[in-house]
Amino acid sequence: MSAPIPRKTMPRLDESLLTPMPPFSRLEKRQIREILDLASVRRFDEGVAVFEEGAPAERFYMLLDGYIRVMRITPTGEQVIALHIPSGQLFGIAQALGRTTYPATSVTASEAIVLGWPMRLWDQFVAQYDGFASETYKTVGQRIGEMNTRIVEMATQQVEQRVANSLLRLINQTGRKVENGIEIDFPITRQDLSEMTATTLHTVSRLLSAWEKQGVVASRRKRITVTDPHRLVLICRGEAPPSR
Amino acid sequence: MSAPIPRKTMPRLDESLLTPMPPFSRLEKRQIREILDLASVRRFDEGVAVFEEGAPAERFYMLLDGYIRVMRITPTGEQVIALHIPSGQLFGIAQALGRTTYPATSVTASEAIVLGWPMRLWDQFVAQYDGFASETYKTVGQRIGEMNTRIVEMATQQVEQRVANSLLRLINQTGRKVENGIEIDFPITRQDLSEMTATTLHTVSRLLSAWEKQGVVASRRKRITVTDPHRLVLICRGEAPPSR
DNA sequence: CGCGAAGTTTGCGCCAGAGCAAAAAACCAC
DNA sequence: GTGGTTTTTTGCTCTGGCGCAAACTTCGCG
Repeated sequence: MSAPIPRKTMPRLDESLLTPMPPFSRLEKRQIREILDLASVRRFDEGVAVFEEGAPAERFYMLLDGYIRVMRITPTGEQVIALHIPSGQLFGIAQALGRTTYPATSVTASEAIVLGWPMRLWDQFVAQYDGFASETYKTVGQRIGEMNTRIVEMATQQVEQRVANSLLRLINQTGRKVENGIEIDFPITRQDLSEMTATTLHTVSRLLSAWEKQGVVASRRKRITVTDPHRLVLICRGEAPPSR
Repeated sequence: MSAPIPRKTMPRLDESLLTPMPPFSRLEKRQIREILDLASVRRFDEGVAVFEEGAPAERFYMLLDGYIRVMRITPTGEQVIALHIPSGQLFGIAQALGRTTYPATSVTASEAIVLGWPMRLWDQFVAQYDGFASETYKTVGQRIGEMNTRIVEMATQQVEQRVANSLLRLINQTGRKVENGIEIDFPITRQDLSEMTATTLHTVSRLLSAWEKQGVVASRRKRITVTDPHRLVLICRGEAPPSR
């Protein structure tokens, strides 16, 4: 049986919270305490929207613990997952890119602890704290790179390669070492994976089954462990024979 | 017969060049002259790379005239067009996002006139010229939005809708009013369009033929004119019967 | 422990659109 | 004009993976 996942506890707001986070890492303790004094902290259950696409961008956030899923919903109700945000990153920073509304919906992919500040403090932080802006834009640059890669993948790769790619990205960003391999550190369904790779939950299920037979992954309900990452790399390069 | 397209002439470097361009629009003439003094200007033929993916990001650019196509090339040699940049925008601004190499290749989609500065001036411009940074990041924000939309489209729409969408985007961004409709303002092949929509030139050709029969578009070699934009909107919403 | 809900697996038929091939048309340089 | 190259069109075949349906498994909860 799986060990029950302990409920995330509300952290005390002290400066050790933010010190490891890149946008704040160069600051003095005193400055971090100032920033914390202005923040609100909240715990979210899994699957809850922190903010929704189109809503006025009134706050920006930092993810202290857990995972955030950035998604868009089409007029016909289909969901597309754009990316996952690991803890330690800012999100909802629409303001920094000159937007007045959020361009996508942010949903917790696991339980999560989130700090939030009113958007009007953004310019203040940028002006006041050295490196804050540049570190943030570095993150933005990374996300652009990821999106670009996504586009190229979707344009040129087969479903099997796309799913393999997504799995690898997930274990790189959010992988946790476990007994028999590396497990994705938050609950994820076949449906989720299909929304990340532009396919259907049926096809994802078939692929995972096939891979499981080959010993590449092990999975249970809402959990996926990659047991043979190297093999998965071959698959996503198209260097392994198709698994169906 | 098509009127021969006049060769773009090398502009004189005076401040009227940059005044209409957003990142510089709030500056005084004196400041703009400073900026121009530091720039090099070059004319590119159609289909020439301004910089290539992976190369060290040594310069950043502004497109004065013409169109730039941002693309990536996969290990297997397939090309994917990420977006088109219209004149008046900065590009190759990897530095601003904390990157030391260019994340994609920029190729001229038409003849083009391009200003370039050494990257070390970037921080100087940001520090020295008010609004320069924020206007730039606004552009970045727009491009992120576009990429996001692209991802959603590719994930949820049929080929016909994607191509229709791309055409609409092109005539919005780069359309030129002509006698019988709106023409895309630079030479574009079926192949190009297929690389923008993750399909094949064959499928694009079939679609354009069908649309031409219905009076939605008119096309000749490397030129596409949309004669019935409203109809095209219906098609990309999936509200018109499939054209095949 | 038993029930219902949520998530997963699997089978089967079908079709959008890719892949291949070949011809036609448009354009260019000389 | 002529010859050669690039781009476009069109026909045909074949298949990856979607859509639908139904059974099965796992989990949470009273």
